[in-house]
Amino acid sequence: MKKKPSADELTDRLRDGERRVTGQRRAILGVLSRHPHPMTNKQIHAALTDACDLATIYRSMKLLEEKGFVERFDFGDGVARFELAGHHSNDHHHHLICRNCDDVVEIEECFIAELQQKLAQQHGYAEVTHKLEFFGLCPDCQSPGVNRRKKRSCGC
Amino acid sequence: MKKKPSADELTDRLRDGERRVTGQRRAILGVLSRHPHPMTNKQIHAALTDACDLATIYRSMKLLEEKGFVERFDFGDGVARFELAGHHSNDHHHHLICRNCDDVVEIEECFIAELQQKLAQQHGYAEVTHKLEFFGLCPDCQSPGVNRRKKRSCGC
DNA sequence: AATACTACTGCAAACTGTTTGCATTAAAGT
DNA sequence: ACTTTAATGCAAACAGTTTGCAGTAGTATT
Repeated sequence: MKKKPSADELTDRLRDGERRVTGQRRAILGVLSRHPHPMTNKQIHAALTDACDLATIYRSMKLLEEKGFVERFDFGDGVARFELAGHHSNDHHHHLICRNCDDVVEIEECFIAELQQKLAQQHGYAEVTHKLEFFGLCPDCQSPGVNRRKKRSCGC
Repeated sequence: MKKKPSADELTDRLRDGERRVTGQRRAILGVLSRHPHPMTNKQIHAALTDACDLATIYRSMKLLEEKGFVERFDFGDGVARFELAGHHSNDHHHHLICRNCDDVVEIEECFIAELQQKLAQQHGYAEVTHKLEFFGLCPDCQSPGVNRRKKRSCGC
């Protein structure tokens, strides 16, 4: 019943609620910490050095999201993406995504907090959040002849 | 090669480009015109009186979106939703969705046009658009004891 | 250090929304 | 009425995600 002084925050937060600190979970967080942009589960899977089942990654991301270690983003292509929480001044933030090469610009600030509150009040809604992402053509993809290509080999 | 005076806009816009006005497409638009909120393909399928294959609906929605007859929305649950264009003062608009009962409030105005332009300029992006949806608890779902339920039988 | 408990993992199978190949049907122009 | 070919229905394929289950490995206890 006694609780050891915990090694780190991961241990702390997971052990509350009888969850365990596993090698796979550490590895996933490690991968995310080395990538500046949201990654899909498949990308995380590919980036892991010691193999880890995709199903385990799906299950872990759900847990890590619940516990606040990662943020989930939706780029509108039907694939979930995750970013390590704490990378930015604000965990809640947005992206500007090139619809040709998938380049990602992190938009640190969220400008619509007041607006959101106004809407919530107007319609009697509570606990209101929002999802907002921008899509366009990055500088390199605006020339007529450019083909589709990925800028980062990791594709994150 | 001669072109008859066309019966309606549907005919006009589809025939340009050698597309056809079919019973199925008329029926789909008919269903959408009777629903105030975005519908999934499955909901459209269920609402159609004369059966129409789901694959046909998927193919039609793609065409109708390209031709500007419908707007596609993404509520973040991995299911595409469509609304008839012209229902609102502005085809581009947003929603406030109850995360418990799926109630939908149409948000007519889009407030972030200027912001979007600023971002585009800042990062050198062109042809920038955005997706924005709000999620919360509607008035009826804020009481602690409320169970999950749908408000509209059609679920649109 | 050994033991017991049970959350977690890997694997395969299931599931959902969506897309596609192909033979048949039906719009549209003649 | 006849021809052309886009559109349909059906089934199969597909991608992302979830789930059941037997074996594995964290964690607390002895």
